[in-house]
Order: sequence, then C-alpha cells, then structure tokens
Amino acid sequence: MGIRRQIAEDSGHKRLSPHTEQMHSPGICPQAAGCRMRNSYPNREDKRLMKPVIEKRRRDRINQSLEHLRTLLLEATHDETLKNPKAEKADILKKTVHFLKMCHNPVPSDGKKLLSGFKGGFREGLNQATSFLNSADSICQKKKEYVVQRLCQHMEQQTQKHCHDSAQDVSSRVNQRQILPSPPLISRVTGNGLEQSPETQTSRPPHSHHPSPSSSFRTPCMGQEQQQTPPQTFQANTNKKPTQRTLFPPTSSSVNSALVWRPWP
Amino acid sequence: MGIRRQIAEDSGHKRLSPHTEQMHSPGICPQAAGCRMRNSYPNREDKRLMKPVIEKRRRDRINQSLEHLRTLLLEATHDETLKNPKAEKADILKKTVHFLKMCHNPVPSDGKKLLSGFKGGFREGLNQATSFLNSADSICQKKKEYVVQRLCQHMEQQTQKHCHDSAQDVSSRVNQRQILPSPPLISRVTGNGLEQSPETQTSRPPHSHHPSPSSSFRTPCMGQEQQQTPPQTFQANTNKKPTQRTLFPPTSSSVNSALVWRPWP
DNA sequence: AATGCCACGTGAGAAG
DNA sequence: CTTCTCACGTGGCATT
Repeated sequence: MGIRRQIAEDSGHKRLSPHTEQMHSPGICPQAAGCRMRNSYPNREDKRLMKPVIEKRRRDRINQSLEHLRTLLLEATHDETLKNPKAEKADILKKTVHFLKMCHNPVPSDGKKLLSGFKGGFREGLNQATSFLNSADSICQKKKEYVVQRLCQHMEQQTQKHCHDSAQDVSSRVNQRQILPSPPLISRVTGNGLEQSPETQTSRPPHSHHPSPSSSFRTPCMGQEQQQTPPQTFQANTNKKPTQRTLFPPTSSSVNSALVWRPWP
Repeated sequence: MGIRRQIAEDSGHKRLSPHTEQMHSPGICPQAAGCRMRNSYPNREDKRLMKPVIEKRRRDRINQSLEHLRTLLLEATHDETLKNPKAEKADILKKTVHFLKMCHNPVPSDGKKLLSGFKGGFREGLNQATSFLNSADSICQKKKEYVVQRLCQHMEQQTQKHCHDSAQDVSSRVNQRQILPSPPLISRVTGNGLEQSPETQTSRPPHSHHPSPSSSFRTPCMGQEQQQTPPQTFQANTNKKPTQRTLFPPTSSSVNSALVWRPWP
C-alpha cells in the first residue's frame, strides 16, 4: 500500500483520477470530443480519432463513481486502506459489497403490545405514518406495498433500538446520528428471510448470488468474501430479456410474514 | 433499453460474466494460468501468453463484485433497470453511490431536542417515517413529494392532537386507522408518474435512466453527484434539479443539515 | 526479477 | 446508418 504512479506520461495523474481532463481536453481533437455542434463533419478519420476520447470519458465516469464510493466507504467504515486514494478498484468494490451486506439487519422482531412513554409514542407515530401511507392511493400498488413494507422493517428496527433506551430521557441522545441506519436495504422481504427451495422464485439461472440463504442475512459480518463463486458461467440461457418477473418479493401484499412487524391489523 | 449481447462468439458470455473460466482455463496455456507450481518454466513466451489470462482474471473479479452490487442494490431499491443483468457498469456504480449517500443521512429528524414522553416519541416516530419515505427512491419524485407532504400535514395534526391527551395510555385508542384523514386523492402529480422525470441530469444524451440525480432532499453530505461534471457537455444541460422542495413543515425542525450519520462512535 | 494494477486503444455487438 | 458499452490485449509503472 504505498503510492504508485501519481503522475503519468502526459496528461497527468492516472490512477483513479476523478475526471482526468474533464473540461475541454486541450490536446486532442479540438472540434470533436463532445461539442459536435457545428462545423464538425465526421470525416471517417476523426471519428476514429475521437473514439478513444469517448471511451476514456466512459472510463472516467466509472472511476469517478468508484472514487465516490471510496470516500463514502471511508466515512462509513474507518478502513485504513481506503484512506489512500489509490485503493485498488477490486478492493473498493469488494468492500462496498461487504458493507451493503452488513447493512442488512437481523431484526429479530418481537413487537407486541404497545408501550407507553416515549417508546410507545414512537411506535405509534410510525404506526400512523405507515397506515397513512398504506392508504394513500396516489401511488401504484406495488410501490406502495414495497415502501410500506420497508417502512415496517425500519420501524421495527427503530422500535427495537428505542427499547434499549430508557423510555424517557432519550430525547437528547436519540436524535443525532444513527437513527436511521439504512433506509432501504434489508433484503427480500418475501418472507422470513430464509429462502425456500433454491429454485422457486428467482428463475434467474446463472449467478444467483444471495450467498447463503440463512447465513448472509442475520450475520452482520461477512460470510463469504469470495470463496463461494460457484455460479459458474452463465451463457447457457439464451433468453432474451431477463424476464423473470418474479424476482421480487411476491409483491402481493400479505407477503411478509413472521419477521416483519405490521402496524395494521 | 433492452438486452444486449448475452452470449459472445466463442468463449461464451461476455458481459459481466462472473468468472468466465476461473480455474485452469482448459483452452489456453495448459501449465500456466494459476497452477504455476512445478514443471513450469516461464519461458519468456508463455509468460506473455498468460498475461492476458491473468488480466482477465482481474477483470472478472471486478465484474463479479459489480454483479453482486447489482443484485444487492436490486433488493434494496426496486430499481427496474437493475433487474436486467446487463445493467451498465457506470449505472450500477452511480446508483450504489447514491444509495450509500442515502444511508448516511438518516435525517436526524430534529436537530433540536426531542420532546419526551409519548408526544415526543410520537413526533419522532412520524419524523423517522417521513424521512424514510423521503429517501426511498423507488417512487417517482413527484409522488414522493406529494405523499411526504401529506404525511407532514398529518403528522402535524396528530402531534397537535396528542398534545391534548395525557401522555400515557393512549396506546389503545390511537392505534389503527381512523386517525388518518382520507388518503389524499391525487390532484397534482402528473398522470402516469411512477417513473422518474424524463430527463435528468446526466449530460449523457442517450439512455440515461436512473431516477433523480441527487433527489433526496435534506442530503447533508453529497454535494455533487455529477452535476458538476459537465465535461463540456454534449447538449446544454439546461435543466435544473427538483430543487429541494423543503417539504418539511415548520415544526419538525427541518434542520438536519450538518448531521451526517456515522456508524462509528 | 517477478507480480499486480491500471489506462489505453480497438474490434465486436447491441440499441436507437 | 450512428452511438454507446463492453471485453480484450498490451505497455507502463509500482511494489515485493
């Protein structure tokens, strides 16, 4: 982990440079490269000449996101290796995946009777919001269901969290940071979280990640990092169109079962 | 945006294939490629021959993580475009960044002190729900805004109402619906809605799905997603984002600002 | 010297 | 047709 190649031959800084040239690259192909507005006649040759430029721009977009990812991840987890702006691409991605997986919370559920005090009010407030949203009809059913579902999960987490605080004076502590760990996330709401048979829904033949059914969720920390890799090539499927409508939680309301707490009857 | 190139000429599947050959590629350079344990004499030539293989392996690792990212993100946000296993790399990354940023800004609901007791909890709960909804991005911006707005009004009313109640045993009464005013009825909200606005930021002329650029209101962190990027823009970018509605009612602080959620203590 | 990572340019396809 | 994305192979450079 040192520093490597900060500057390159001509254009300057290579590695993960956020937008290398960005603005009107001075050197290459004046009238082409982006501003093909007027007086540019794609004369065969210059088309080929600006191909690399375009390609580079694409690469830069990717690298830019990668850079963003790095810094975000650096904030999130104080990973030493991410401090260095030259972190390896593969590492950044791997850690991002890892982090996202970690965001999935076990959410052991429980939630029974209502409580009083702050906690009770909190839950009640969430309750209200949820049922309100649930009854709103300006949103298509599917999305509504999804959002409500997610909201319930979130609600569940929050309620749990608040349960650990003393009911009254949380006021000063609860608020900052950390209240909403991850808005979305939590996977496949479909049911309790454990998948049924491997085939059933997914229908997506090749790489069907979802590492290990029961292991990856619940366990906050890594399960597999990369040893799994079984998927082995896809290619066999000649289907056009991903199709597989059923990828998602059934969506037919009433899906989520045991683990997800629901505010409505 | 459909599908593109699922299988390639010979070796099979190109795009985003998870480890194409992985172990001991049968076709190329028998003894090299990974198992350079014994009886391998790097004879100059085969070194160069296996360079591409190694490089490919590296590429595959990256692509694999990208695939993981896609599926994770797909679970998290029901982004239509991510269902397609051929989602563009740049898009996946961009959306990942966007998502992570959202995770970080839980919108602490209230910069100031929270109220205690049932009322405080109630308001806090509604706040949380609202900000959660606000950050969900599987709903088109307009509808989201609308719903959030309604939710805020509702929140306000409810909070008021609870002020008049005694703090504790409301629990049994408040509960299910009945509290909610009739769910909105649409009014504004452009007709079909549901998908994002036609053209977003992106400077990228052709297919640029991806919902709203930075959309999420509040967003303490994130400065630029890529709006600053205009690498000499193809078309003028003309449009300007949704601009922050400032949906949140006076009451609930609407502060957040500098508060960024951080997972560490 | 050897390994690994990266940016580059290019041909191939696909989408519009 | 064009326009864009991709995988590929390669040279360059850093690190061990």
